[in-house]
Amino acid sequence: MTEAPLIVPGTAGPQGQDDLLAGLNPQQLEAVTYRGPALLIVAGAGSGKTSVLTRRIASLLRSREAWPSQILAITFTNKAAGEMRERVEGLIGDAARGMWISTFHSACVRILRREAQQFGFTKSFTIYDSGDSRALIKRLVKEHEADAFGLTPASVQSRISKLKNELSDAESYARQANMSDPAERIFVEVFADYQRQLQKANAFDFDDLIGQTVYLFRAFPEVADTYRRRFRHILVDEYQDTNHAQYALIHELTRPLASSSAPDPYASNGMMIFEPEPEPKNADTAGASLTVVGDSDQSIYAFRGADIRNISEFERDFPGARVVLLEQNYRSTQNILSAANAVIGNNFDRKEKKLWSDRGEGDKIIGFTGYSQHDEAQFVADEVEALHRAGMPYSEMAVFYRTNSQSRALEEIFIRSAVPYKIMGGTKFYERAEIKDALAYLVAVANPADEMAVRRILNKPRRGIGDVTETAIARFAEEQGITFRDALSMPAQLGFGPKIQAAIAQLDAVLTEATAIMLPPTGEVPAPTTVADGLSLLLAKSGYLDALRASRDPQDEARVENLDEFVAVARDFARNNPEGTIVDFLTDVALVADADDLDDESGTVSLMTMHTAKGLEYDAVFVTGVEEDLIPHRISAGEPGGPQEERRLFYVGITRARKRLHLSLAMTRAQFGEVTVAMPSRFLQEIPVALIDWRQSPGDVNSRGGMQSRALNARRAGGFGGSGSGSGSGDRFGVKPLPGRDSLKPLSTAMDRFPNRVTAKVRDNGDLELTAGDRIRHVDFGEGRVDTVTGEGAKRIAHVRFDTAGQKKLLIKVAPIEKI
DNA sequence: AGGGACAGAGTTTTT
DNA sequence: CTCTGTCCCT
Repeated sequence: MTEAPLIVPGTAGPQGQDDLLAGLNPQQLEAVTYRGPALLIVAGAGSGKTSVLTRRIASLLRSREAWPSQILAITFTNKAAGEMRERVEGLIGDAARGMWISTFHSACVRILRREAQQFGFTKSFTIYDSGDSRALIKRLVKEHEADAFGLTPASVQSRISKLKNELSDAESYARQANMSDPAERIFVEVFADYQRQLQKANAFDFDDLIGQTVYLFRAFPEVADTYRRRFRHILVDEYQDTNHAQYALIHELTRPLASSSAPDPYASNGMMIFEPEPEPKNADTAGASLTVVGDSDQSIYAFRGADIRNISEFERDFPGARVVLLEQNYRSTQNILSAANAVIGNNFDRKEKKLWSDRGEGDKIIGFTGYSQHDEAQFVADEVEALHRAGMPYSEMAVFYRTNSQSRALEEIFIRSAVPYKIMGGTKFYERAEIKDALAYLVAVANPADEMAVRRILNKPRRGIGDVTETAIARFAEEQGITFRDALSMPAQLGFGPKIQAAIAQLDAVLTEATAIMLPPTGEVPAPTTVADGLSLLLAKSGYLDALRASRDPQDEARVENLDEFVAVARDFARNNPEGTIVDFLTDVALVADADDLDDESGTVSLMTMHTAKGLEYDAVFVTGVEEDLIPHRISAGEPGGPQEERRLFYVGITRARKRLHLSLAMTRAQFGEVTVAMPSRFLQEIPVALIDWRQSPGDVNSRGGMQSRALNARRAGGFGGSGSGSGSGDRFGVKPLPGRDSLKPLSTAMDRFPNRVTAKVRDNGDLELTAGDRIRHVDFGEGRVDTVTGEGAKRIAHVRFDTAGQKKLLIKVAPIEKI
């Protein structure tokens, strides 16, 4: 952490900012220092945009053009927000405190919590993630019997989301829809009902967070003015990924004040003394200054409503806007950039932009074609090991794929090869049933109006309360005009048997007790550990944990561990937010994606989708599954602009690499138990041949006698890190070349003999003892000699030098090996 | 009410 | 293949 130089008022100005401007190229310099109402920074991949953005903020603060509280910086992910805050603090220290640096969603939640009571919500509203809305929509689809008209929960959810991103609601949609179509009519009904249910539950879904904030600003201009007065400098990162609602939000915030007569709470704090504007009065009511940063070549979220026109028509939207182009790339070698440029050049409707680098040509891109996804994964694992032996830390390597399901094969091989890895944003911790249950308990306390949450925990753990009872409670609540939650507090009046009455009374008691802890009635300050304590209490006294512990299902053991972890998360939260309430905690959980808190633990390879990869960079990058129907994904083919978006996604993937880029694919891929033949992606052909060094090209694999040429290839390849870099000896499957077959047939014949799955059952070698010098036999790699054994217990790792397959690391417990 | 067996469906990206 | 939903039996 660098100390910020002290700023003496009056000495502000360019001369006080030398360190902020040092080392910038002319375009970056202008991006940092330009002052005006609107600035668009077109920042190519790796062009130092985060640096520019943070220095621009630091510069505004250092020169006293703005107070921290007047700055609103919006990023796409919480991780990016955290990084930006850290870097600004690194530049100017504590002076950065009080800025809003957050995602669209967090910023809107902050605003909505403060203003919710203006329009029929309370400040403890729940945030529904997509799983929650799906559950609600599913129920409504059933209730309205919408499935009879071909509406599925998934389709309804995505349509509603799209409409909300366009700031449309059920009513406005109905006006322009073809209401003579019964399917349309019922959709509108479901949409309207969905919105009613949200309101009744005192809840917002993800899209509402943005949309309702816009609505709030439009319906209550004086509320909007408060924020317009406050935020004088608004900066938006990844502008190409904004959707219409987000665009409208920015527009609302940068509008001139609606009523200039209102008192200005910030006018008295003395900042005007340093305000360089010649006419302070004007500056006071004029719109905030807006800076947006983006790159239309990296727009990859059109599928969820991102509108590329927001950036391409920025100059029209904000007349007089200055545009700065950053084209020098400081990240990658020229070979990688040339490939990226060549690929993205095939998108026709883009503004020409050519990234260049002065880092030299660098290594060639390495290509590899495996027979199966596991073969491909083995190549990645081997290459990772080779790079690691050559001195590259695991944390500097990343493996990308198009779809989450592709991570399986990689994981299996990585485990077997003892490669330390971490999956970023994979199966979500917060989507696990037990965590959702625990969350529902918390929501039931924090926001009793949220009927979904209360219903969810009603019979978890099993209390003998079934469908019939649940419906009866709901009907009772409706008749009495009370909430579902309140109905639980009068079990005697519900008219159930004594057993069920007791169960309900018990649940009610637990919730009441937890409420007393977590939401103390008086204004007293709750203890910092209140959330964690309340959560533990809920899980213990509800019997949830006991039920899991009593279960014989081995999975339930893991669930208990997950819940322990969740309690730890709550304690962690308390440590970081001593004054944090249960509502703060729930907000955090709802808005913090797993990808965000899974910080790079040094010493592990990162696995993630190409979408998750945006904004990150690594020394070595492996883009896997470079096949037709995967990237570009087959679903994209039908969508307008789909293939182009896929190309941008691929472009994002390859531009993450600093020094080494690997592109790999598999000739066959097993999905849903079916083995399909894959074709190389069209994007591969868009890269000049000279840039790729194929360890094994699609031709090698596809042509007659593929096995043999592969074996030759592997031996010939040598390459970085020595002979182990190939993927094992070609004859490991015991398949002889098949002369005389045409180029398509041999593959399918050979295919059934390739393991498309690693042995499904978990192998357990138990206490197999190995020491240096032992000879072993491996199912795939043949015979070899143990060099050393490291690690302990279940994590013992044998470092083996195979006679033909080179060096490997093997997790002794699970590797398919035997001592000989 | 709850558990087990079976059938069917869905498989893109995520704040 | 794997997850969900449904049906049927206890």
